[in-house]
Amino acid sequence: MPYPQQVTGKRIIAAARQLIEAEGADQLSLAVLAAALNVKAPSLYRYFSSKTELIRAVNTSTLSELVEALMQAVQQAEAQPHAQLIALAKTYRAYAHAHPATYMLAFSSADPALQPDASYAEGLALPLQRLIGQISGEAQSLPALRGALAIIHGFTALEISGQFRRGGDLDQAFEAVIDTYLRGWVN
Amino acid sequence: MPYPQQVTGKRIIAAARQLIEAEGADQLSLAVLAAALNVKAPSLYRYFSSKTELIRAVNTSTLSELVEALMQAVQQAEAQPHAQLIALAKTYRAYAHAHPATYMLAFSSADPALQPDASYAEGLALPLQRLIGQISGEAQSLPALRGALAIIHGFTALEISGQFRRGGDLDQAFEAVIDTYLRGWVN
DNA sequence: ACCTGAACACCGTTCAAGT
DNA sequence: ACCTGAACACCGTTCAAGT
Repeated sequence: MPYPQQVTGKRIIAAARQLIEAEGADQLSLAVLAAALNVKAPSLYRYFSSKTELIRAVNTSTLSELVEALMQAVQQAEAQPHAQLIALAKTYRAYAHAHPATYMLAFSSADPALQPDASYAEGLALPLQRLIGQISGEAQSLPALRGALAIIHGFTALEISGQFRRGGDLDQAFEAVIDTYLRGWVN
Repeated sequence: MPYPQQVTGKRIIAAARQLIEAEGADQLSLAVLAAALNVKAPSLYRYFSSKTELIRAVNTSTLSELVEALMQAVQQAEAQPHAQLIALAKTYRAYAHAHPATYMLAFSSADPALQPDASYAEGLALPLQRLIGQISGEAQSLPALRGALAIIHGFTALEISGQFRRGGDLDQAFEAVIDTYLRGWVN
């Protein structure tokens, strides 16, 4: 009797993400991951050509989940661009806090081989640029978008890696900082 | 004849930083590092109790070098807080671009065991908070400082990890974004 | 078709032994 | 005092063999 298929690419990625959040990215070994799927390490090579490829797929999955959450936030929010962008920033930060280890893994690596497939973000980039262009003016919409991403990612990344240890209300600080940045463009 | 001492903690850290910049942080093995110092891997344990400790020391060295550069930038810059902060932001970004791999390693890890010794930054935090307080008002100086760090770190980190691939002048965008953020506090 | 056992080179780490 | 050789458990990866 032949072996029934026990795993799929999706199940591997899901198990990997869970282990990474639970134990940290460095703790993830193929042997442990395979064991979590009731299989042996070499079986994973049927679905991913290397551990690097697997991590890259994990990161792509993280990116697409984040983009998904942001899409919903933009649609549900109010009509004012300013309020819409604040809602989006909060959703972004909430996602990062809910999945800190996979978030940092996906967006804080210098290694190009681990970079998520950026095509999953394409659907969001242009609408977002148009939205922020309503505040900054169209001519400045790309730098304005980059600054917004910088401040949102920077704040959450510094928080997650424990750089904001001097107390204070970080929820409030985050909103104040985003609000301040956006108001800076209104001139 | 006894062995003369061939390595020191400082030399190990310097060699490690060089190898990390040249080959990437994941490529650094103790065997390769030891070979670069004409020594064998077990010798390194006389100076660091584990690879994790060694990386942490590398990160602390990165932090203190960055703080050093920023200290000089603040002193040399003009007297206006706004101009002083722009000069500091540019120095920060320049340092990160000159040492991308060690910069990301030091400031983009979720693992507390790798975090640099924060005491090296203490001399900078309060003067910097006072400086930005001159723009935001004292009551908001901590969130204003955090936002500034977020936008500076976020912009450089996203650049380094290749997230700004749609062209445009990034030097100019960086300055515009910092300037805009600071102007946002003037109200 | 799908999975495993066995093997490989490499890794961090320990420690008794060398000089 | 300082370094090394040898050994350990573990890791990613390959591939012939199993069902």
